[in-house]
Parts: sequence; structure tokens; C-alpha cells
Amino acid sequence: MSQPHRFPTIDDRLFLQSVSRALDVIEAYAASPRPMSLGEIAEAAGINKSAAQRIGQTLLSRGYLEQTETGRLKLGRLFLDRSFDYLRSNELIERATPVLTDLRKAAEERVDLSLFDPVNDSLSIVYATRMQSKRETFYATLAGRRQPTYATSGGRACLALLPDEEVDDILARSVITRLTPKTETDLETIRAAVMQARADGYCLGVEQALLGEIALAAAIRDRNGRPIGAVHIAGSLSEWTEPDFRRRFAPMAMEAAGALSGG
Amino acid sequence: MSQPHRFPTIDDRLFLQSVSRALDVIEAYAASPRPMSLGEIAEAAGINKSAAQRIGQTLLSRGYLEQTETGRLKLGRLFLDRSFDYLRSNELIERATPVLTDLRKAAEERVDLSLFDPVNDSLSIVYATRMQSKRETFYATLAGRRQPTYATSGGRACLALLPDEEVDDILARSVITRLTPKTETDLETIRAAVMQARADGYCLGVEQALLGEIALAAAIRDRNGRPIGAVHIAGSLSEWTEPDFRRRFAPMAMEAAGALSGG
DNA sequence: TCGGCCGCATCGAAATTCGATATGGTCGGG
DNA sequence: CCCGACCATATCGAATTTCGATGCGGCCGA
Repeated sequence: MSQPHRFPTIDDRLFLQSVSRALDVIEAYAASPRPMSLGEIAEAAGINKSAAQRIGQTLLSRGYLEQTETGRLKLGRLFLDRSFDYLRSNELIERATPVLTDLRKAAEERVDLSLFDPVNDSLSIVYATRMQSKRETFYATLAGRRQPTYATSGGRACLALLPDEEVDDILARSVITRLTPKTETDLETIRAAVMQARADGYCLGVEQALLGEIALAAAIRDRNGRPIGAVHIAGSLSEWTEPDFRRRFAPMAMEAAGALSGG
Repeated sequence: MSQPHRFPTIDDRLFLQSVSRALDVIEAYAASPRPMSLGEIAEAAGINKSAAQRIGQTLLSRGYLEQTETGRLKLGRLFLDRSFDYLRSNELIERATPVLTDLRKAAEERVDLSLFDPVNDSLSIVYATRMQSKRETFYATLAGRRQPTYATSGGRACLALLPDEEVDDILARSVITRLTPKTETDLETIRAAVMQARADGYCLGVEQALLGEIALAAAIRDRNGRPIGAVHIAGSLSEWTEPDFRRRFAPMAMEAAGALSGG
């Protein structure tokens, strides 16, 4: 009934139950994006079957759900349209695109833009754009992919801009899981990496989120100095040693992030 | 009040007004993705201010809208999460990604996947994934971008798989506008290009949607032979002549599309 | 100082949503 | 061959939830 505290609490009088339940339904597909029957939807979203039926029909009629041959419901392609609108509407992303294009051209490695996410309690970052490198094969698309703040170079670079107590708070609330065998899970080690990033102005991570990957990120600040996102440069360990990667790309990432800061 | 006929009509008893209005609100940002005040939202979505207030608060509390410093509402980053779920859930996209990665590696040009969109009356196609080429600068991201079916090589390749009367119907319902000075606007010319594509098994277009761009696409068929999307290869006119581009890439596009068909 | 728009809040009326329930179909196992 | 389970779909009376007119204080530009 009560909303998770991570989003602003509002007057219950203004809260639309049916809209909220509709959102529960579409979010149910985050756990498992397969087509679902009404019964499955009801269970996954925590509503009764009648509600699932009404919501399903309404979202179906609007194109946010689509029907398989068997009548099950799956996510509709209109979500692509909405995320496109979002990307267009985000002022940072608009501003960043040309900068990142240049950066990728100069670096000849993959370049990502991620958004620090205070509305999600800062526990995760969301990738917004990716400029692939020549041979990149891993993930073609990742707009919308989330990763834990503590495990990514971009997240750590953002943490480095926050006061110690906020860092500690965020780390304390993080659920530490291993994304790769190399993921650091010790809070003190992570904290040390954040402090190092604070001193350096960027953060480097080796195989923290993906095996074989070396990544480096610099945080983007708003006009108050708070982190709003990060510029990532990522390469393959088969082509780079850590010191070489650091030497070559740290200045480029910091310059790009600096150019995007303060807006 | 009555829904556009393009989506399945449902029993009015099952239709949730408030959900539908919430969708009107988020779709209002398609026209102009700027932050809006409640009054502006109300006007843009065709609802009253009270409804805008309730819907705004509800979507805000769930992270689908965010607030600027001035209190205006803009689209929230959760739309990225939803489109990510959609991309993950779409069986064609999942299947296509490795194929397109290989294709891009072989072609060394930009490769796109678009979806034919019967739920939108087949009037437009939606781009789902893009694999950039080395020097690509135009658009980093385009998942969610829509283009008219009649104007794109991918759309025409899809039309080529449909019976004549359906092609004519779709073209007749299309609103022809010039995307570039070179966009063909004569229905007979477009129809001829579709017929050519039917004979060739692929469709080539020069500067139809973007100046300086030459694009070639082959349609992907479902197991009944109906078009469900297209594989695009796009290059720059500064590097390719039409015959060379055709010779080199038509077989590759057709092979990839064939491999993805019939699922 | 005025007028307009802003976000935010209130409240009575009632339309809209709710949820239990029913129907007929399909699928798979016993 | 029939049974049970689950499916999408449909119905309907009850009442919760939504509706929308209205009011408030604040901010900004005229």
C-alpha cells in the first residue's frame, strides 16, 4: 500500500490507484520480460485478476502491451517511443552527444554516458547512450541498463564528489553482489577506491562489472558540484595494460566530463 | 473519447479512464519534450487541471515524471528502464543482435534493425537497434525513432512482401511529406520502388530520409511470410556509388534478413 | 498594485473502478 | 474419453475512488 520511501511521498488524496497499478503491471515485466497470462500478471504485479484484465485491456488498446497468438500479453513497442522522447528531453544527453562522438573518435574505444540516479536512492546508475568501438560485440544496446553504483567506475566517480557521510550511507544501503569473480565486495576496499577517485578526478575499474573489460570514468557535475552522471571509456584487457589505459584515457575522460559539467 | 481505430477496440466496461489519461500525459511529451507546468500538461493532454495534478503527482511519485527546480514536470528516466525491458523481451531483437553484430563487422558500415508496425496501421517503422560504423556521427541513439514506411528502404522492403491492395491502402493512408529535398513524393514512383524491391528481394534508397545517406534494406518475414521488420545497411554517398553499394551489400542484407526470418 | 499563472489543497457528488463470479474454450493427463 | 486446471472474456451490484469546481497563498511581469 505505502510507496517505497525512495520517491517523494504525496498526498493520498491525489494518488490514482489505478494508474499506480498499471505501472505495477508494466514493471512486472522487469523481473521477467516474457509474455504473461492475465493470471500471471495479476500475481506478478500483486493485483487481482479483474484488475489485471482491465489494466491489460487498457494498455493493450493503447499499444503499451501487445498480444501474442495465444492471447498472452507482452510489452509493446510504444515503450521505445517513450524512451526516445526521454532521451530527446534530457538536457544533459542532448548536450553530451556531440562531445561523446568526438571523444569516441579520438579514443577509438567504446564510450558511454551514464546518469547518476538520486531518485533511485543513488544505488544504481543508468546507462543512457553508448558509442560502440570498432569491434565491440557485447551489447549493442544498453540504454536503460542499470548497474550498481558501487561496482562501476562511473558510479564511483560520482560517489567521489559526495561528502563522506553520503558515500558511507549509499554504500551501507547497497546490496553487494558479485557481478564478476573480480567484483570487489569489501566495503572498505570500495570506499578506498572512491577516495582514490576523489584524489585523481577519475575512477578506473578492472573487470568490476564485466570480465575482460577495463573501464575508466569521470563524473559530470551540475552547477552546484553535485554529480549527475559520468563519461565512461571502456576497452579490452587483451589490448591494454592498466597503466597504459590510465595514462591515455584519464585526461580525455576528465576533459569531456568537465566540458559537460556546470550546465 | 473514442479511441483511434488503429488499436483493438475493447469493451468500454473494461476501459480505465484514469490510466488512459495518464498515458495521454506522457504522450503529450512526444510533441514537445520540454518540462511542462500542470496547466500546460492539462492543455497538451486534453484534460482538466485537476486531473493533470493527480496524474502528475502519481507519475512523479513513481519516477515516470521528474521535477525541475521550478516545479515543472518532465519525463523521468524510468522510461529508459521500460524500453530496456522491451528490447530484452522482443524475441526478434534478441535473435537479431548477434547476426547484426556479424553483419556490421563484415560490412563495416552502419547497420540498423527496424520493426514494421502493424499496430500503427503500418504507416511507420520503428528503429530498434543501431550498430554504428566507424565514423558515424549522425545519431548516436535512435531506438524509438520512427520514420514513415513509404520513405525508408526498410519500410519499402516490408511493403514489397504485402499484396498489392495492402500496399496501395497503406500508401493511400500515408501523409507524404518531404524528409529531404530528395524524398520521393509521387505515389506512383514510390509504388514502383516497392515493386522493384519485390523483384529484387531488397530495397535501395538514396537520400530518402537523410541527405548524403545511401541505404539498403531487406525485409524479415514471420513464418507466414508477413514482414515483421528489416535489416538496414547505410553508408555515405561520399564513399559509395549506388551500383557499388548495391553490389556489395544487397547480398549481405538479404542473407541476414533471411537468417532472421521464419521464427 | 494589479492580473495572471503557478503549485498545492479541499471537498461533496457520483461516475468510475472494483472484485466476486460466471461462461465457454483449450490443453494435458489419467 | 472425461476430468481438472487454466485460459480469455464477460457481467454486475456495491462503493471506493476518482472527478472537477473551487480556494489559497506565492511569484512574476506589467
